[in-house]
Amino acid sequence: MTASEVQRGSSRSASAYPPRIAQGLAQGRALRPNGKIVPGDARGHNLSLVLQTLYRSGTQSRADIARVTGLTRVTVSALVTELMADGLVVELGQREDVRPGKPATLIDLNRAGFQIVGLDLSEHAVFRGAVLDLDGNILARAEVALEHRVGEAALALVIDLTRRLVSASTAPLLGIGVGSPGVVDLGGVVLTAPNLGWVDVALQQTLADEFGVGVIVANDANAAVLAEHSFGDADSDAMLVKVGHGVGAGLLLGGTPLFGSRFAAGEIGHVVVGTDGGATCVCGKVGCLETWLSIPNLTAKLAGSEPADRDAVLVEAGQRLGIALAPVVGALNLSEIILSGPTGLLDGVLAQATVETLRSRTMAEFHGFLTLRMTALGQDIVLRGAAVMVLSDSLGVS
Amino acid sequence: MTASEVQRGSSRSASAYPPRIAQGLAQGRALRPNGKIVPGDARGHNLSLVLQTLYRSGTQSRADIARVTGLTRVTVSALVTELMADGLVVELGQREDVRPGKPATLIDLNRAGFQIVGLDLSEHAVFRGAVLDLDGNILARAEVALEHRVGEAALALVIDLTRRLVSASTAPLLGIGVGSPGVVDLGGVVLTAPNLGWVDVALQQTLADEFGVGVIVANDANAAVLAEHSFGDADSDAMLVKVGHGVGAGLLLGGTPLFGSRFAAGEIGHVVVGTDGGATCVCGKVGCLETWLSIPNLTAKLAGSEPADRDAVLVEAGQRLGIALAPVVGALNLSEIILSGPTGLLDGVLAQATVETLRSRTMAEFHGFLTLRMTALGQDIVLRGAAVMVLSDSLGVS
DNA sequence: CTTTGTTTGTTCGTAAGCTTTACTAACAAA
DNA sequence: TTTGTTAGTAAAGCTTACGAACAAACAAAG
Repeated sequence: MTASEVQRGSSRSASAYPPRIAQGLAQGRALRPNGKIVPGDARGHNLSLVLQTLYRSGTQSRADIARVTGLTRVTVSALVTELMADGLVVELGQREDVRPGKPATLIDLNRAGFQIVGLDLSEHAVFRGAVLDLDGNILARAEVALEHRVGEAALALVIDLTRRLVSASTAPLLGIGVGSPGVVDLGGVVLTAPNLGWVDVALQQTLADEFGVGVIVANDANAAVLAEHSFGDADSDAMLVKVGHGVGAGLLLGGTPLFGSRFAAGEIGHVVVGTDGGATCVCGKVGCLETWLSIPNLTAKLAGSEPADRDAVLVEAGQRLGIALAPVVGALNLSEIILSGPTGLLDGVLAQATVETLRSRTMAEFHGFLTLRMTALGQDIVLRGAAVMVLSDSLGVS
Repeated sequence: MTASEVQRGSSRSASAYPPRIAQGLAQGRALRPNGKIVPGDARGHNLSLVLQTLYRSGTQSRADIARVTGLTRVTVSALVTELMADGLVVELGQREDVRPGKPATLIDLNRAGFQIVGLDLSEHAVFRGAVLDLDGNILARAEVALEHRVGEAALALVIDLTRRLVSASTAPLLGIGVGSPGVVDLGGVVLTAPNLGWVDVALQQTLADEFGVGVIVANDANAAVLAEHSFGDADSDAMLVKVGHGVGAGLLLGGTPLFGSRFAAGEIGHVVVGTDGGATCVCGKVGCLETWLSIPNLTAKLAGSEPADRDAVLVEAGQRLGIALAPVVGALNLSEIILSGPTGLLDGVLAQATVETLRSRTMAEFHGFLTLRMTALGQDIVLRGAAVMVLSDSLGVS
């Protein structure tokens, strides 16, 4: 078990950093239970602010950060000193410009110093995972076939996959992020995931215990919309509709994900669409969105229809999606909807039908602002979203 | 113009307090633009925290507040001293209990020391307003008939009404809150309000200039849902559907109102419902929610039908509301929907039809958690919501 | 009646954080 | 060489919250 030892060692050395950091910085974002603020909270927030500035704008000088953040150069210097001591920030030598004055010392996130493990459990037949750098680039991949395993067996598969990825990492881990199907609470407990046969599985805690690193588990569509926000073009208010074996959505409102009163926000697959019947769904209702739009149902319909009718099937599916989304778009005043799933099916007439339906069923004033497009992140959207969750949690970067 | 002078004097003396306070406390809630936190921000937050504790739990001692907030008695004493110097908190003598130890000195918000002016511009034929105390009790009322005035004339009416209410106040004003129909941005500019013929009316700024007090203007349904949260039983995730001349909604997610990317969140009146046609709406589309549910349309249908068919009309309206809300309930995982409007029409078979439709069109797991009820705040819901906005803005109380 | 213990609220000294002010280093331009 | 600008650091000061200690007030036990 040499691999196991290496991995153990790796995770231990990684855990030397994150606990302290994660604690120190998380305070800046989430208020403590009673809501009071102590000086240390302010410092945590400002540390996170410096990291965010570096993360978003890249290499720059302390003075640059001071100008952007409004903090003084003195304070920024102190914060940077602390972050360098923690290994999160590194100096990169002097700026090359020809300008008057003392040359700036460039600093940046220690982008090579940490890596992230991301997992995507949302696909039907495989668990996929990757090692990513802090910029969300994928450095290594791994996957494991599910072969209809459920419950404990599926959980063991997740742990195995994670172990392989942790071993494959070549720098201390900042954390592990997981996008899981189903309903996931804020503590990373998978409350229900029918396809995996999971009920109340404390996935986050299990992985944290196993690997000794910070772990974040969230719904796959929520992870995806975060990825689209960080790496795609999504602004702070967006809805990502993920079409696959089922249909789910992730909502971003004001830059923060929406979870819902029972952590089931975005579960629109089993909302009945329209008032003219439809097919009977596995859930027992008639005319659920999934009966029109899920990939199995859609491919079945396409297989059973003449090639000439292919477009009609896709248009109908797109219209149904538009009908279901119209009240949501109106109620939330959404301006951006993103589709994730098989491009061959979704992009084109289906998406076109969706946006036309949406525009014909909502208020004229908002049509101009409503955009609908495919994600540009492709298959890796959940993996990269999982990385965003880790970055957000342990660095306060968003 | 003696009344005018009195009102002027009143608003001036009121403005001696709020500016400083509002500034000091608002910082605790809204981050400054660049996002940094300085020690003063933390203090503002903690001052607000003490006020919130007093507001929610009423009269208590400094030591009680220390226990609840987690701050030390020392710190609480300092904060209370500052709040007393500002006139926001008063001592009420010693606690009467028979207990060992030094008797506690009771303190409370200076509930009699400030008043609030609230305005409701959302009714069809009248502008209504009131003077309220800090607990949301209505101390005085005033209203003015609209008589189809629009544009500048309607704005003048608002100013007149406000002037009368300011004169009627018997304590310094904490601020003025306004619930306006239409789309209102975060700066209190009414972007569009068709019924009033308003486009880009800077109502908040206008009133602030006129009366020299803090003013908050927001959409009427947003104000209503805040009232329901503070004075009714609504929890932190709720949707309030306001049925009147039009149909609008206010959304509360995680305790904060949702505004939407173009400040038009909740505008569901002109979302098309169902896939089986319907009446043509004034907006040009066919089957908008308002064609079924707005009070004018509903009463017209009731008048044109046999008394025996009355229930059928109401059931149909309720079902249409349910059809429109189902995707929203699913996407946001809402657990609470509140109806506001004429009880005689909405309560009963209509509401029953809505909730049944909702349950039959969304996922089974969430049925048990979904409640739908009428507001208990009646006609004054917007006025009281306007008061909540002022409290929230100037004291940080929510 | 005295003593003991509890609770409240204040005073004093300390630690932490950010700012202002002042300084040195480094370099361009005149 | 002089002047002016920019970067980064150092020292001092102000604000904020905390812990320790203490006085006041009172109940309950002895």
